[in-house]
Amino acid sequence: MEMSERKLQILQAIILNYLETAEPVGSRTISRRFLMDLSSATIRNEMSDLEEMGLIEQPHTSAGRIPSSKGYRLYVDQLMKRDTVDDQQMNILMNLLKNKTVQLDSLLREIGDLLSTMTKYPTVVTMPQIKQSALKHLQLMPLDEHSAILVLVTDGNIVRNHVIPLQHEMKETDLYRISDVLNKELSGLSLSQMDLPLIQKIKRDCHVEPEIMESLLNAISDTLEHAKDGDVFTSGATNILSFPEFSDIARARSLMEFFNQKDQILHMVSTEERPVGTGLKIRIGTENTIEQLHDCSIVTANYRYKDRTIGTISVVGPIRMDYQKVVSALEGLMLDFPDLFGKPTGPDIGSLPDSKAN
Amino acid sequence: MEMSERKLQILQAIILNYLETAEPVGSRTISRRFLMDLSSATIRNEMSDLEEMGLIEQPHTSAGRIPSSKGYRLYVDQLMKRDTVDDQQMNILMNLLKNKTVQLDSLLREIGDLLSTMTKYPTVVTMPQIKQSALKHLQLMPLDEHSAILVLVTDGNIVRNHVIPLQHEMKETDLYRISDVLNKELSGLSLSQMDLPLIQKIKRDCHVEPEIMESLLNAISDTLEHAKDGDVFTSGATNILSFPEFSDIARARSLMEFFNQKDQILHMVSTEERPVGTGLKIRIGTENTIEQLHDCSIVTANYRYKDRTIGTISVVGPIRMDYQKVVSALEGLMLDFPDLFGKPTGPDIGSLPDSKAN
DNA sequence: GTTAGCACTCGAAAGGGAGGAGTGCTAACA
DNA sequence: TGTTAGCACTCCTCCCTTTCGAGTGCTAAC
Repeated sequence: MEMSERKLQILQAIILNYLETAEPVGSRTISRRFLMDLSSATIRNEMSDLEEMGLIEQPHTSAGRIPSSKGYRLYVDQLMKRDTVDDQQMNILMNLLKNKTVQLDSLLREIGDLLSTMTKYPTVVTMPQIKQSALKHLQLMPLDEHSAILVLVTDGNIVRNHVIPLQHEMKETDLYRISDVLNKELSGLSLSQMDLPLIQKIKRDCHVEPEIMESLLNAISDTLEHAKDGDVFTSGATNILSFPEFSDIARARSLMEFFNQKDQILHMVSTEERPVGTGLKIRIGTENTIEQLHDCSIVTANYRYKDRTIGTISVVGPIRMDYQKVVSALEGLMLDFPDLFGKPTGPDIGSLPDSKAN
Repeated sequence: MEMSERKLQILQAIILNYLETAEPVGSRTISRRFLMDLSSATIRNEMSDLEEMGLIEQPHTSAGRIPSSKGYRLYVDQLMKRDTVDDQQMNILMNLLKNKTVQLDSLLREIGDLLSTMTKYPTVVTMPQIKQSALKHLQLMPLDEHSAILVLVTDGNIVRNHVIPLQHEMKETDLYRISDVLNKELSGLSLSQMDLPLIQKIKRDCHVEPEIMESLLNAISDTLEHAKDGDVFTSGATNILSFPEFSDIARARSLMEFFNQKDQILHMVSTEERPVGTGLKIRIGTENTIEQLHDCSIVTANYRYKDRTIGTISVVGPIRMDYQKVVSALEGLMLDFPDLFGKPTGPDIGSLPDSKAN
């Protein structure tokens, strides 16, 4: 079967109309709304071809057509154009954001909120894994007789704190002195590199009563061990309740519950690396490995810190989602935060020459 | 109309059955399941009386009865018994919790999660308002040339941190010295007490170059000023999707969106003080001032720190919610965390003598 | 290659009983 | 006087049928 420019136009029209209405699209609708110089009969013939090619499908005999996963795949790979400029609202919010925060984790939260507000789809951000980021600074602070607070500052200015129990009462100055020693020994290392041998070494080098140091270091290494690795932040999850594909409560619930399963989300986004090129990974419907997401599409961007990929930002929507809007929003973000995403290299698969959809 | 023991039993039976089935309860059901020594006709007569008293109502002529708000009010005030012991699962979780954390905010989060797991209803916790809690300790930490991290530890071991910009480069020792001064001046005060005159005073007393101190203190007071006051933590919100009263998507969505409106939640729980006695505030259906909650009931406990009420923990459910389970769970928590809730004084309204519902 | 016309399909919506759960009322009974 | 059996009545729910219409595929003409 030959692919023609006209077929692509029709496919695009179907995708566009189905995005708006969530109803199967008939030949007459296309003839009237998109390609007025062709009769519905002609379009019917073309649609028949498109169906044979597997790009669209018919829910039942006497219904219109809806795009298939393969059809969407073709669309996002070849047909979809980028919105040239992010809209005003986004720019305003973005500027606010840039001036506001320098802590990576809160920045990511705000970006997630922003994306969700912009696109009206839920967003999911996997937070940097604290265990794998390098320690910038460490500080013990007195709390009361039985405990101190350990504050850890890592790459990206992420701050974590933990209350650690003290076996022996310690003076403030002692805590500060130990902090200094630990800083010298540990800064620059990732939390996962702080293993037992290293701790032993510090124990020897540090001129404090051994048993005090012992218990303190144990507490610290405990803390490091249990540092929650891989949090997930979700924003705008309730948006899915406005899509007719989730008017079935069971389906809506299953997806909502997915958003709460942090380990599953982490596993999902980590299984596949992002492709070269646009820097975005798009998973359409059944391309998702997780069954709960077979009715969804996900657009994912990886973010990095110091050239190492450390997490992902995803937009989740129904399969008919507005890929163009989502991709544009994400690419806009990527341009605005080059430190986080690197400059995207742009689409590596050329759009078709003259495909104008309206 | 006289209230009788038997009428109360019937009311209780209706409430119990409606809790299970979410369907109107007929006279025959009660006769078979709850009061087998009475015929359905007798129960019909009593039900007719109960309806006249406004305690139950009929959705339509040929349907059974459902409890009215007034009926539930009578139930929670007079009929409801407490489950004597929290179940095993809860005890296990609770013990885990007690040994785990000493930071008030994470403790509250865990309690919220626990309550939601136990009851299968969503829980909403309003977090302590950091602005109003007393400062325990304060510490400036170096970050890079242009910024430092201000770590604040308040009552309840709540730790907050903020990156603050530095106009002039500062040595680590300087930061520590300033921390010391600030600590001496500020600890014990609530963040809202740290006003401009106080800051001016510190500026004079502190022997650092004035313009450095100036910018630093400005940054700090800025930080204090903008300290987000009143966060809200929600757990188990998706549970509402399992209740038939929210099978209507629009209704479910409206409630889900309510959970995201932090200011509205804060406003709601702060408008009414808790009553003396059990220490729990129960709002049934239209007793809620917020329209989105007219289909819901909320059970709220206040928690305190150093005898000052600083926040609330609420369980939200459909009007037919299992008040007994929820109240027992909350009261169990209150017994287990006397520091947080004070010992509850127990029900101040006596239960009826012999009302056994099964 | 395009289009008008037409028969055909099939889901969605509307109409119409049948069934049944539940009520209120009455009259009889202990 | 309280309790209960019996009965007529109501009205919701379920299911079946019919109707309607949107959309298709095919054919023949342009």
